[in-house]
Amino acid sequence: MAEQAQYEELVRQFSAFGAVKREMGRILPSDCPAGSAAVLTLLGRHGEMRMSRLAELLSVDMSVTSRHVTHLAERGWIQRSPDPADKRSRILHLTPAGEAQLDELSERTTRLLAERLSDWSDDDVGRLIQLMARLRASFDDCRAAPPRPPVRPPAPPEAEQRTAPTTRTPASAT
Amino acid sequence: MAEQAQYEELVRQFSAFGAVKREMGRILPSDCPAGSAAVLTLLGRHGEMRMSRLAELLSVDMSVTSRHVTHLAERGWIQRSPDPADKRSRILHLTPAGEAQLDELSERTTRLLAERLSDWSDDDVGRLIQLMARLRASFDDCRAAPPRPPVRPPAPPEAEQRTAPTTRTPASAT
DNA sequence: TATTGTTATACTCTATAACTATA
DNA sequence: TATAGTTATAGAGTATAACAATA
Repeated sequence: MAEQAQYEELVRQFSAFGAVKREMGRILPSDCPAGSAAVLTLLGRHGEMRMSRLAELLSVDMSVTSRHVTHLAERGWIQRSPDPADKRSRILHLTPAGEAQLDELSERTTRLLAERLSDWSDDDVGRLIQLMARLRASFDDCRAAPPRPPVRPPAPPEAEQRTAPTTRTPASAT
Repeated sequence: MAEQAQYEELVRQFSAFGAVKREMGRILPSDCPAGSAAVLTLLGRHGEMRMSRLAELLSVDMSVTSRHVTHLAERGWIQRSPDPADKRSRILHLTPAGEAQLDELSERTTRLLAERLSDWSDDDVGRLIQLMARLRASFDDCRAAPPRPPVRPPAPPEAEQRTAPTTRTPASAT
């Protein structure tokens, strides 16, 4: 449990992180912006999947995911095959061109990071990865769980998917 | 010096961090979005300053800064006084209402973080702050310094101001 | 009736460029 | 001619809502 001043400093770092994000964005190919790159990365890492799963991994609304996916499909980097098990769904997977694009992205970002973080030790990079992963987990958990009042275990990990404020726009049944 | 796989994982964490950022953004008052909040925070922390200095602290172009500042000034949270030393400039400073707003922001973000990070130790929060600060410094340094080529020069490092790609739009003398 | 995905619309943040008023 | 700041415009990312097709 940290103090207020520490939290304020953390918020400041969050805000300042935008500069890093933008710098990374600048090296991307003009027809493959950050959102598209994230989709390619996830498909490369997790293999084929459906829209809904992708939206969840991206932590954005499915409508957003849909736009990114359309962008990629138009460029031939991914393909949307019909899902035999559910005709409403489509299975997304990388094409060979998409894998090539992914390689290109990986090379560019790796080169940039190798340059910028040239004086970082392996361990320090690892620590940053771990802390950022934990940070996200701390926020994700609370997204599924109700904001339990302070004092005790934040979330019984049994709930399968309570709410998920993103990933799905409520259909507003008329 | 880390390996490629580690860099790729880091990039993934950068991308995923957006979800945290958006979650933080959701608790802000509707008339004080993240950009405005960042300005208030910096003015609170560093005291009065000029536009150009603020833009540098924000790491964004001055045109962007100008819009945020206008937004805040319209709400009476900051004031733009003429700079006696340079009539082109204006000195920005928080008003009492601005300080109140800043307190409100601070309380909201602190509350959210205290909830989400309830199981983080003080030290872990401190480590994350430190690593993120260092990350930004690593990117900032390279913005001012010529990108030391690992093998071959991607760009001639003699240019006089490859520095500060943001903070200033070149005036394009006509 | 509920779910999967798409599209239309709106808002925030950002950068580039052009413009002003000083220096 | 160069600098401080403003404004107009455009692009990326996101969310909400409404809709179509299928469960």
